[in-house]
Amino acid sequence: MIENLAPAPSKREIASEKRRKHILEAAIACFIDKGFHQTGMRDIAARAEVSIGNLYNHFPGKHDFLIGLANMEGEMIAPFIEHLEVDGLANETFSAFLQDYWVIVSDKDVAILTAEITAEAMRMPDIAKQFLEVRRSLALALSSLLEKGITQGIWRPSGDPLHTANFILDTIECAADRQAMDKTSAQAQLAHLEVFLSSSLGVSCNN
Amino acid sequence: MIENLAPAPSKREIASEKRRKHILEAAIACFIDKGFHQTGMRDIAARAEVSIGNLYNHFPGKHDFLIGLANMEGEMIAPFIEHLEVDGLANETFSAFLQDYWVIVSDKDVAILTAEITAEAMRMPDIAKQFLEVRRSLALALSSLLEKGITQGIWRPSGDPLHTANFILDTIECAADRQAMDKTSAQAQLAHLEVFLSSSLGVSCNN
Amino acid sequence: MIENLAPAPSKREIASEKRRKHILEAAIACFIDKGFHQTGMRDIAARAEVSIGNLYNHFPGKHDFLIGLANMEGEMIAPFIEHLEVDGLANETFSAFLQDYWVIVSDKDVAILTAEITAEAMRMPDIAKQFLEVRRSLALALSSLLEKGITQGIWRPSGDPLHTANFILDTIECAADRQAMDKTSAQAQLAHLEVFLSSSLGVSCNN
Amino acid sequence: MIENLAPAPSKREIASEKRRKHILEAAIACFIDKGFHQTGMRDIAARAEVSIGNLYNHFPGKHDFLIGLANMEGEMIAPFIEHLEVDGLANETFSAFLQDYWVIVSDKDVAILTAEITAEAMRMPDIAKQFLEVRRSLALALSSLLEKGITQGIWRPSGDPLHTANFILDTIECAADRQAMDKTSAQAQLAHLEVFLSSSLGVSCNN
DNA sequence: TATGAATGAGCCTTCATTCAT
DNA sequence: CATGAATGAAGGCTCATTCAT
Repeated sequence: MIENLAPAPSKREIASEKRRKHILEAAIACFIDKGFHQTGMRDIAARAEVSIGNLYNHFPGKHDFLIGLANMEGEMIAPFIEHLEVDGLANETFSAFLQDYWVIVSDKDVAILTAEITAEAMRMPDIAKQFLEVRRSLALALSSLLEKGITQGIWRPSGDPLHTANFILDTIECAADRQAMDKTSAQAQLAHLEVFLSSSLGVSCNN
Repeated sequence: MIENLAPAPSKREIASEKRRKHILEAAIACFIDKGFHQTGMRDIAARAEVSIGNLYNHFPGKHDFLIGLANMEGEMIAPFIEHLEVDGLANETFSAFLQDYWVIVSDKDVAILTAEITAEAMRMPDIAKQFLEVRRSLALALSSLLEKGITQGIWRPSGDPLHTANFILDTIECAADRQAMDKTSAQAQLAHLEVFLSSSLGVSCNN
Repeated sequence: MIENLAPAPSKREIASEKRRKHILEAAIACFIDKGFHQTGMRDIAARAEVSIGNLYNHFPGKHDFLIGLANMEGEMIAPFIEHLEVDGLANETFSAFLQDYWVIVSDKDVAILTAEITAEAMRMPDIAKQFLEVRRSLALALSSLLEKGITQGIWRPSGDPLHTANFILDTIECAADRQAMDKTSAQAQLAHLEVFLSSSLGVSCNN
Repeated sequence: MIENLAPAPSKREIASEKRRKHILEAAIACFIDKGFHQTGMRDIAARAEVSIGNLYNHFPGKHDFLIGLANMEGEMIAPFIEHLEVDGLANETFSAFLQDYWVIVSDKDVAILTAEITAEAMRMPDIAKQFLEVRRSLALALSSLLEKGITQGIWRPSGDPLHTANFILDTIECAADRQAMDKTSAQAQLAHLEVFLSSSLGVSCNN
């Protein structure tokens, strides 16, 4: 199998890519601390320990940090998609997913970033697109799991699985947001959530 | 019942209150158009056809427009609470509520404002408090309805009703947000949502 | 005769107009010192002893200082037009004009500003228009004088008077520019210029 | 006549010289398009398809592009000096010169560059020197022609020929500048100019 | 030579807010 | 109550130049 028809990245390119990531992480840290609009390029530069001008060698403008952030959220989501596709009993897979996913999205930083991105996405189609794309692939994977669960006789069929998957994710994410604003115990909330979702998936009649 | 222990508002006070509302509406219109941070006091003043200085006679600062907005969202929600408390079959009341509420929250302007407030609330406790309070009273009303439905034998009990109520609202609101970013038909989405939520509420076993 | 249908300017408007002029003069002083592009809004604000932000209450942007400057050059030129229109022998009027005009345009500051404006006008049609308009009215006045001189039998007719007028002004102004770059005596230069222009106007054949 | 005491340039030096010229031309193209101050080193590098850093291997700084430009204007003028020195009737030589020179200086790009240089020269003595030197040699050549014309009995003597020569060039160049800002026909303007200058040179009395 | 990442002062402009009128 | 000129810090971004590779 032939790969890498493109020339291998030079040392310099690798270093540059590292720097880019380093700067992006600094930017995200700022966004968590102060919010996107309250963060200045100066803040990012200071946090990344890089000159302001150099920021622009790696990101064309402030907007692009948002895109970078959306991409990064995508990367954060990717492993969950894989988890949903492993073999096994659907309800067990789902339960594991729910716990892991909840840990991530109910994290205050993540919730803050998500809120930030959501608000921006309302006004910037490119961000929205990126955001929805990631979301869509996660929903697709969950949808497959739901179908498997129905096939396995674990859940009873009810409505279109893709929509159901989306609603489930909605519930989780929005609950996580409330969590971040409030101070309730995240652990307790998770238990309630599990009950709610189990119920919404129903149980096979032959149970 | 005793009301109005305070002296009746004078004509001047009424006029001032009107002006305040007028300005707040202008501010909100700006927030919808451009977002909170992108809106300047100048924009608001221009839209309200009022001088910049005069803005400060009615609102101590920019932040207070956000509080005003959160209040207004509260007022928008209030009638729904009443709706949930009317007599009748719980599932019918719920269905009516769902439709009406969906119309409101899936409106793009409302979604934009909600996203804006949510993002700000993450960083501003007073906004979060206001926001969560409104949310809490709506959830309480819905929770009562759920209990009534269970009493009426319409739904089967499942988990804590208050949490369930919150999750239901989460699902609706988060779905509405996706709606606002995407372009799918809101009507179709509502149908799917209804199926999902019905399912999550279950049906009484003796049906 | 009815005038002033428009309301008289209020005290505040008068003060504002004064301030505007004050700021414009500061800007022009900066342009003379450092050139338009080398002058920052900070320089202007400092020189006018005004805050940077306040600059923008009187001029929408940096560009507008250039327009203001072009206007001011127009005002500077206006009296010369009147001088050209006084009664008397054309050659005497012309001689007086030449001396007075030379004093102005061979002034180093004026030459610098003119060069600055000319360069900008090449790229900004609105500046060019303003500049050419002023120039045109001066040329028209001079043209009238030339015709009068011919009528008076002082000069012999030669070519279109308006073009001749323009060429005469060209010669004066361009010579003044060279003057400003070089260090030759302005006075001597003026004498030579007078000879040249007299010659180009010719003398009536019946002399 | 001995030339080239310096060692012949090596191949590498020739290539470097070519590169230098290539870059300078790119810079000038930028100056025409956007103006000196609006042109960044990045623009020049991009236009020359050369790296920014490499620019500095050929020109010590941005200022030096201006010097290079002034030199190039000098090279552009050189052939005109030769033209003025050919044998023949002075008025015919002059007429030919006027036409050719007008074609050059009334070209919009040239006018733009000249305005740009003039404005800068006001503030930078080295540019002014270079500029005036070129101008001076052209004026000298024209002056010689004027003297020849007088000797030939074509023109009547009037004032110092060198000053006259300078004034003639002033008229041509300044008229060309107006031309570049305005949109009048350059051809028509040339005809008027010829009349004006002929007149200013006068005709010998014995004609 | 040739490259382009790195620098940080500087650019023009906008900001929320104040206050004399 | 109403006005809008005044403030000056901060906004995102560009600049000419350097230098390790």
